[in-house]
Amino acid sequence: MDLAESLIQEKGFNGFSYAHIAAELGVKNAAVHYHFPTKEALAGAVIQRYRDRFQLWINNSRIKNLPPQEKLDWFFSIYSKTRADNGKVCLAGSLETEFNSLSAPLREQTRALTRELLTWLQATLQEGREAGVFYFGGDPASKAALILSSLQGALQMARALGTKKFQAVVQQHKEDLLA
Amino acid sequence: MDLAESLIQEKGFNGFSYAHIAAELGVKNAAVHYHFPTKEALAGAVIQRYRDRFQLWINNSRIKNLPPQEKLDWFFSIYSKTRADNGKVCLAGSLETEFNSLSAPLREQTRALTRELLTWLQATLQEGREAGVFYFGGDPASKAALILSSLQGALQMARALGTKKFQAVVQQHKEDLLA
DNA sequence: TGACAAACTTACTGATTAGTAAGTAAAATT
DNA sequence: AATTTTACTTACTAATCAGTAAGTTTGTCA
Repeated sequence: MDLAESLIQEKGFNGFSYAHIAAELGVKNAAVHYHFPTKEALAGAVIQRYRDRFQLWINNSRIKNLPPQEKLDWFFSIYSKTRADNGKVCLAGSLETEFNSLSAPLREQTRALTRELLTWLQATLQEGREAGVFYFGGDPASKAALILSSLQGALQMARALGTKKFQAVVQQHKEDLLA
Repeated sequence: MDLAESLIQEKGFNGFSYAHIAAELGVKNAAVHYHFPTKEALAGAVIQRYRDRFQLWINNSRIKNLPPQEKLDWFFSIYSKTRADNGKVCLAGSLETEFNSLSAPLREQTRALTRELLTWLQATLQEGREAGVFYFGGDPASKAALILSSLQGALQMARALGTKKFQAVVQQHKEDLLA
């Protein structure tokens, strides 16, 4: 599952095969099919684990009790680490790009993951604005969608233009929110 | 080339085959290979045409002489139309997601396209700020990267969450820039 | 020690992939 | 009228894909 998650983030759902995973693990194709009968089952398990992990993080008191700015910094740091790790992109972003070739259950999983990310970000932005540390007009839901879409896009853009471009985008978000 | 461009935007470079194109045109696979010997040549021609088209647009006096707000509206409208057209994503965004499985020449083409989009957007933002119609802090290059990455990401996100989410992001960008 | 199940391997299948070689029909050129 | 070029088709190839069926090894537990 670690390998599958990495491969989806590096090459996309259509960009890896059972053979890639089997070779890396030193086993045969059929051994992977034993644990995950179909590619859909494998991807489904990966997304579910990712969702569970995110819920665990945001419900952990170490994150929950952080002030809004530091919550946002923590969120940005997830994407920075993703970028640093072999130029990966966001799992949700990768799956959305290939959304049209995904089965219905995988689409639903992707939708749920994206909604969960947005929901947390929206609440954090609203909390920060009410506390007087974030400044932005309009709906927190829209601002959350703007920031998340930008982070997803920036990870992809960084593949073509380098990590500096990604960092510049993160800095600009802070500039926009704090000034 | 029209079909190939659509297919890249709908299913990605790895998500379509010569067979898809041949079937749609009512010819055989080999007929496509006659015009574009390799898939790389086909994609290269598509990107080049897209780049040429964008340069033609921005050098057209009808766009060139527009005030900054309307230039930006025109730019946003490109992405709105892309979204409306079968839920396509940005060509640059699609290619960046599959960047790791692209050949060196295609990577260079993708890089060039992204840089050209960024360059124009940056100049437009700077022009608007100097004219006192756009308000934002920081480097125009960073703000341009933020907006472009967000548009690319929002087209992908809209596949999972619908066109309304995309429109909300566009509205939020206007809110951020004009308020 | 024997039974059983978990975790594989071997050996496939049928579909799809990009790409090629050789031949053909029609249109344009000389 | 003869030649050449353009735009194909037919018929492949070798690789890769997800997935399956049947057999084998390994560890656990009664």
